[in-house]
Amino acid sequence: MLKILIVEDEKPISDLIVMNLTRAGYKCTALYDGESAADMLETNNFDLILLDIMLPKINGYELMEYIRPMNIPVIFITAKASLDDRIKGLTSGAEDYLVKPFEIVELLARINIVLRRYNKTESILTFKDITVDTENHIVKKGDTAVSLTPKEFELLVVFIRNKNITLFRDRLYELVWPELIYSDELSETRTLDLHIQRLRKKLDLKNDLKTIYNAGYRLTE
Amino acid sequence: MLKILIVEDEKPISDLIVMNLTRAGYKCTALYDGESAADMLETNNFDLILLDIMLPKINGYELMEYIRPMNIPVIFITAKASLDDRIKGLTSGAEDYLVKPFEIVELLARINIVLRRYNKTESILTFKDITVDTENHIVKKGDTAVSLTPKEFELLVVFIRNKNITLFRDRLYELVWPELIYSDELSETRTLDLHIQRLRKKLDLKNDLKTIYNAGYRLTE
DNA sequence: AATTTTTGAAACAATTTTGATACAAAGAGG
DNA sequence: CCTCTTTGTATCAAAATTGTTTCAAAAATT
Repeated sequence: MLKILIVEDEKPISDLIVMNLTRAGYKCTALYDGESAADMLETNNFDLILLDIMLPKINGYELMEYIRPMNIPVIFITAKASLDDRIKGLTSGAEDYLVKPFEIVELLARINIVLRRYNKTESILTFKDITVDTENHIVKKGDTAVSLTPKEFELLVVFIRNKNITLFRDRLYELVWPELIYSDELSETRTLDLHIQRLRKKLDLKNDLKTIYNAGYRLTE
Repeated sequence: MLKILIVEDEKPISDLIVMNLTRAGYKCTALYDGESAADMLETNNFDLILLDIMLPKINGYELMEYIRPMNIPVIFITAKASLDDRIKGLTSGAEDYLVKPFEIVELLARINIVLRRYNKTESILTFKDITVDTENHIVKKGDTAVSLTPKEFELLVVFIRNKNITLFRDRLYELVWPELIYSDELSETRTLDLHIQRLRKKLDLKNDLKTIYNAGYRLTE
């Protein structure tokens, strides 16, 4: 399980992030000032750090100096959208940059991208009794292997990486059928439904992979 | 009003885009080279950027590096349909990709999709023990999920966003049934009442969602 | 080249949502 | 109490959306 350190002094925001990241399957540690973050980093390893700029005691930039030699990717979080901040944020070695208020989906997407860039994406995903080995393309339900076709596999990975998130139809087409985005009709066909059907059947997901009428689907834990 | 920056050096194409996007209700700024685009971005905020690849002075890819940390979605426009371009366009952080010549409808559709993905509205609403996650289309009463239909959902969101405010019948029709505004009679039917009834029943809002006789309804805290 | 697997289009079925109609109930005003 | 207006409810058919089956084309494998 990938570990993420959240350094953010506004508790409501921090709580919101922790709640969502935990639900998304990350192990979260929340701290509220730069000093305790620095302490924490001396003894613990993290795969990614979400770092607020404005912090008590040691601010985000200063802490960044401390983090840089550790080679841990950092995503800055800030309320300020000023150019100064942007430049400083990037030159100080941050991987990415988010301006408050942001959407949770957005945050999750960024985290995904950054972790992938650092090759820290977990190769084994799980959902309930389902295990997905993304490196070897092996899917297991309990102890028995289930054979999925490439598209089915991709779709499943998308759902597990985004569990508890409603994935809209067009988003799913974007993610799994990027080649179709460029066709005129964003598929008036039943392709997506068909693959959903196959996943449900093969993995017995009737109750977990829910239809959100007029929206899309959600894998609910 | 959403602001879109168009960076495209072929003036006829740029004009065509500007004309259509303006008509569609966007505020457009057109620039014809990468350098002035970079300047513009230093001092102005945009909700979306349409970016040509082949540009004088600074090309699209270079400009992209500059834009990426700003958290502004970009749709690439290009004459080249080569696979190389496509890969480069997407990995450089663009949200989408259009090949010239393209249909305006197509462009508008893409813009819609991308903007919705970047939507920055408050995503979690609450009223008493009711929680509405607008991003994930999840409604909870206490800890139990309540399933609402799309119209019911929309109506609820309107009420919560306007709690303690009396919403007149015609205003509600405007907000939730915009497609009916242009019908002759502003609904002599019981459509609104029916949905109110359903909301009250599903969420136990008898005492909170009050009827204001001869006016409309109010969600009272 | 032959065979198997995967994919998705088309047609059709099932389900869910929707709102129109008809009528009952409630409120306002005399 | 009576009348008129407005709102609440039940019923049901149309519309919209999703699920399923079938099958041929495309892709992968032998």
